[in-house]
Amino acid sequence: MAIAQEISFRLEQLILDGGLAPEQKMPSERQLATRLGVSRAVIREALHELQGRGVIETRHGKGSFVSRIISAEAEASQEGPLLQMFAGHPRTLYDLLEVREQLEGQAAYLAALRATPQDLHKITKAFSTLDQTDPLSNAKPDHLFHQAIVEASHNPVLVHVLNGLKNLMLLTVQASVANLNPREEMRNRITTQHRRIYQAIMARKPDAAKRLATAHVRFVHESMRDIERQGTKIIRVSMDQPLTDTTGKAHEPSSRV
Amino acid sequence: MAIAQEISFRLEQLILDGGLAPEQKMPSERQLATRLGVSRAVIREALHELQGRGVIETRHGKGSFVSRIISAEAEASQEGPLLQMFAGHPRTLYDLLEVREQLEGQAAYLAALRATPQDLHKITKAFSTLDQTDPLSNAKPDHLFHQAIVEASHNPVLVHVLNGLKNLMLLTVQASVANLNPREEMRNRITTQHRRIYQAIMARKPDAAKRLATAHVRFVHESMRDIERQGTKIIRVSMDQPLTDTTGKAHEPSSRV
DNA sequence: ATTACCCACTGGTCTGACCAGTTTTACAGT
DNA sequence: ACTGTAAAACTGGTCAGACCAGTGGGTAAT
Repeated sequence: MAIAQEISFRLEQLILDGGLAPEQKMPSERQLATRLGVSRAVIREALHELQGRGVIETRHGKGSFVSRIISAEAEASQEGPLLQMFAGHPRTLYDLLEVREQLEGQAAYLAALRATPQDLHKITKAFSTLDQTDPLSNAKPDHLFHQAIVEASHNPVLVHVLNGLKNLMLLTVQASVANLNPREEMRNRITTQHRRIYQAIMARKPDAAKRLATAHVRFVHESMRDIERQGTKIIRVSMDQPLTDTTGKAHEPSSRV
Repeated sequence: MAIAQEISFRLEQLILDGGLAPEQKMPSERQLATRLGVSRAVIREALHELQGRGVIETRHGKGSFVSRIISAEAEASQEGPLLQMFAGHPRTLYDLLEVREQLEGQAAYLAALRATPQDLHKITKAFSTLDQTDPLSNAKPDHLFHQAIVEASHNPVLVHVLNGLKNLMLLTVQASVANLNPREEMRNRITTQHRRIYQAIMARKPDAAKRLATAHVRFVHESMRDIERQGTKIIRVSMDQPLTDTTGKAHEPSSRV
């Protein structure tokens, strides 16, 4: 609940992590609304919250900008021109996956090593709600599954970094699951991969878990690249595409009169 | 202009003037909208602004309430919530290294794969200024060497993440070099590791580069843990030192190894 | 080349609807 | 009368689509 809160929180994280540099222009309200799949009103409320907190400044007709002061402390020695092309650039998605490949592997490794019984229970729970034949819109369960594993690594830094990447991913593309799931064969292979990762962690086999998790992300990575190469455009949420609801039942957009 | 701003301002004045006592319930959004002659959306934006500033709290189905602790230190407790958790926590250092282990490996892998002649030149240059028998304070060359490799990976996301970790590391510990370098044997082994990584990248051997880089970080990791276990305390940067502090030369940052 | 205008952006506001919690009210059964 | 519970009548949360108001780039007329 409290979508606006969550969004303001995420955006702040993104800024603090350096995903959005100071003085940089944020995406427009309409873009954010579309990308994040919420109404513009919610975006505006979230932005006002950040505004009240002094994180951003808004100029009529121009846009919203990250305040100079806020990130001054977050990134003492910020060498700017490295990370400006992030938003929306296709390559960023693959760069992201390249990094995730490593981190998810490490997370699985550590999880198999350190998970407490509670962690294992959480992972099991997330895993069980993963297979529900629900064709589209199991993006959320998928994410929860990975999230549970990452948290079981008991490495706060790892959690934090991967969370930051997730946020960046949200701004970049509404991707993987929406693209891969529709293809039956893909879905089966991914399901199998998930199961093997799950089993490796439950069996406390760190090296196997790491290998499988790494391979999983790499598989997704390569699959998306193949799809794109074949001409089938990756589904990107854009303004002209009213979002055919890939995220499922968070809120049914339906029967509006 | 900026009706929402004006309203949030007026409401805050009202609260500060005692018109609304702490813990007291504010008028409902619909009431405010009617009384002030604006739409409810504007009211909501104004309230979110106050919310972000910590002036009010809102509870679904109940209403908005004046916060107990108004303004005053509302901004004092507003600093980086995530950094605070990390800094000073001893374990964080090891968590950090655990993550770096993966990312440096990946960076070396990609560098061996993608480095342009210019990249190689930069790496070579950084590598050559690395060995100058200068016992202490070669933290900077060390950092430049790693930095050159990371940038040669041509993955902006990777660069960004590792840069963020470096900043975090600065807050955590002034570590590795200061701790490890004094020990002659350590220094030799580290130098050897550096040379091998360098050679692997120059020879375009991605897998070797990755393995060596990972092993390198792990070696540092384990060495520090051993040192700490022996009772020799790791040199840590005190927390009371504000990070915006620009005392200049005292900064011997770049705790890379 | 300069100017003026138009159009495509951006944020700002409005309306009216529906969803989701919370509290009150009112009516049924005892 | 008393009590329970169900139905209103609140509250904030979200949505959709519209229109107004600044901003800036491009283009046609000068």
